[in-house]
Amino acid sequence: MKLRTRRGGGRPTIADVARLAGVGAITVSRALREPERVSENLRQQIQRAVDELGYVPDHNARALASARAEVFGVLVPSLTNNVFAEVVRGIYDSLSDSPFRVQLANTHYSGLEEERLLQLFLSQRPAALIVSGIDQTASARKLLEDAGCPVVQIMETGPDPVDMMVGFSHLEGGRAATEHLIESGCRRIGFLGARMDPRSQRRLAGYRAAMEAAGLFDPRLVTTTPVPSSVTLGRDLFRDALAKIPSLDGVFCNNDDLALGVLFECHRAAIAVPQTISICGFNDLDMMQVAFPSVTSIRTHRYEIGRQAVAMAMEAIGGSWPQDRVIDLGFELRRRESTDRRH
Amino acid sequence: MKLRTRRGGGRPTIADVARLAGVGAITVSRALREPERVSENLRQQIQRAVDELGYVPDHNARALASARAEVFGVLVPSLTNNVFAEVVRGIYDSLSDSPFRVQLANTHYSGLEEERLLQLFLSQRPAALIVSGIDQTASARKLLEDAGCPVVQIMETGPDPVDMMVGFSHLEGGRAATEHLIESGCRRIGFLGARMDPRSQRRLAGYRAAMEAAGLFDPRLVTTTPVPSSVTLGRDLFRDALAKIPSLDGVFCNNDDLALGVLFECHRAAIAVPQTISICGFNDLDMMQVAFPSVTSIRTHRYEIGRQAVAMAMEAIGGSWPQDRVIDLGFELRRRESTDRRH
DNA sequence: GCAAATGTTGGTAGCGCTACCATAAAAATG
DNA sequence: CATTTTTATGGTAGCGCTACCAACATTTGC
Repeated sequence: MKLRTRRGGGRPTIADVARLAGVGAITVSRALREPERVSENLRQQIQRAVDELGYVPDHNARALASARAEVFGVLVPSLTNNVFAEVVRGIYDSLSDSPFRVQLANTHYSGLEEERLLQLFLSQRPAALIVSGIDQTASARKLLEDAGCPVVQIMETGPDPVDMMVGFSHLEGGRAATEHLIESGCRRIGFLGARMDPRSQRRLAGYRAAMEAAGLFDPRLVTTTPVPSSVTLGRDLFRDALAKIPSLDGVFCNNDDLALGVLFECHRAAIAVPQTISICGFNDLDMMQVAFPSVTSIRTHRYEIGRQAVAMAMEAIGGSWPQDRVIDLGFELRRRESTDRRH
Repeated sequence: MKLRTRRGGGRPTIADVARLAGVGAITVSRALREPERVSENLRQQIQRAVDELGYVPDHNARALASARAEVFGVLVPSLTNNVFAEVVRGIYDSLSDSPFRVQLANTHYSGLEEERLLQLFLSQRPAALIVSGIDQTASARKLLEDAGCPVVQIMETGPDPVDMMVGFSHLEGGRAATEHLIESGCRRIGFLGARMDPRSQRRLAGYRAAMEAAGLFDPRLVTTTPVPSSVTLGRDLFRDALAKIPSLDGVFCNNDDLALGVLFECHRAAIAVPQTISICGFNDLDMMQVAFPSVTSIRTHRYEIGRQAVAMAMEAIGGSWPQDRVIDLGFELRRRESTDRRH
């Protein structure tokens, strides 16, 4: 005789629903997962039983039995960086009405940490993986290739996707920003960079390409640090750069936080923007258009990258990989007062 | 005869480890979860087998068998709001070396959404729940009370915790900011508020209390909107407020984004800060101390709230509830140039 | 009208792990 | 030294669900 000592707390199971609806357990399971394979009649009957009992499927049992979890693994290098926060929001929003859950983890910009987390994720057999950047370590890349689920690399584009990619070219972004500064009349344009992760490196490469093409490159114009980005750091880097090169007449900042720090420092030191120093940021946070003077920046589509990554993964889960495995969402230069030197 | 057709992809199981180590499966399970209950001898033998096979326990099977998941459910109203991003980072950092995973979800400031997500979380039998604020709907509160796991309410303190709490008093924060503005010589102090979630409401209540105590309150000084906060919105609210009350000589902003918008608008309109208008923000983001002029704000301990919430939950999971069920981490007024009217 | 094809339902046997109890060995007790 | 207590290990029986196959209807084709 089976006692009713459930180890779990007595939540209704699929068997309870089946009993109430007068059908087999497996039919309930099917009605919930592939409704079109169950007759209209039974489907309604089962739905009534589900509602009456307040049945909720057990994720863990489902994952165990089907050997795959309804989980999207998401790896980002930072949770507080505004840029990734937006991407993550796009991912969550896209997935909120699906049966999929998000498993988010923070690599702290470390390849080794990414590897470790990937291993952890894979032990759950996720439905899809979303990872940041294209510079995975060799073994991380191997893990991704053997993941057995769709993989989307986000934030950047490159020639050799593990599976799928959505992002934009940081190199071209850096180049466009620098070219704009050159066109607007600057000659001694500094590059300020914090953190200097691979994406920052490529923006720097874009800066360098543009400067060299114009015959303006000088390594002393480049000021970088591995320290994480902040507005405070923007001020400090700018002071350093100005001390090195007093004739500076423009700066391209790795990101908008730095640019804001530069702007404030210019106010404090009574340096005219854009007349004496022009400023260009990167990412185009909301505040840039409100700043005084408003700050030119490269608009990137973070939220959209998150949405698109989920959309691509969903297609792949459905079996039909999207025809374009690499989607370049591009960027846009937003010209504002901080680089407008016309009088 | 048992064929070796594993439905799963052939990852080693606890039985494989047991076979290789020459022990029973349950002993392996024990060696991994409660090492002190297994002899030194076998423990090492088992560890060797684990390493050799690269065995990783299956979360889902474990959760199913033990009827509880090693998951912290975390509910926040926003993923992009800097304040919550910091809290979430504190939570992730505290949990990264534990066996616990984080299940994060976004309520979008909706009580109903919170209820729905809570239900979803509870179906996983989480090890602990961390929820934002103290204004759960009645049924959400019921769910939390019956959750059968430690519950920590974060960001605020209040008299009646579901289980545990860590945060600070937004009312006192609002009062302190307002009193500071009054002391520094302002009389016509506006309140600018966006979103106006319960925490914003309490900051407003603190503002009102301080203004009434000084005989300065005037409802026309209050300008709020349900629209989400942004720097742009700060500018717009400030313009509205100034149009209503041209004699305004100070503003207390709901948060730092708004304060920044006000600061920029003052620059643009050539309004002297702090002489004509003093500005006080809330949260003390990094940028406030770099701004020009630097902006007075209420420093809150977001990261620490995340850490402390996890620490409390961990204690409770360990069976010993902390003696203080409500921890007030307080706040600090950071006086800066934007409210310094001395000449 | 009958065979084959199609559609619908259910039973059985796990998925990988742990709770619970049983057992054997070692230590403590008087 | 016999007996109780403690410690260390293992076996069995699920946790709640789904893959796989079997068993029927029900339809279709000729």
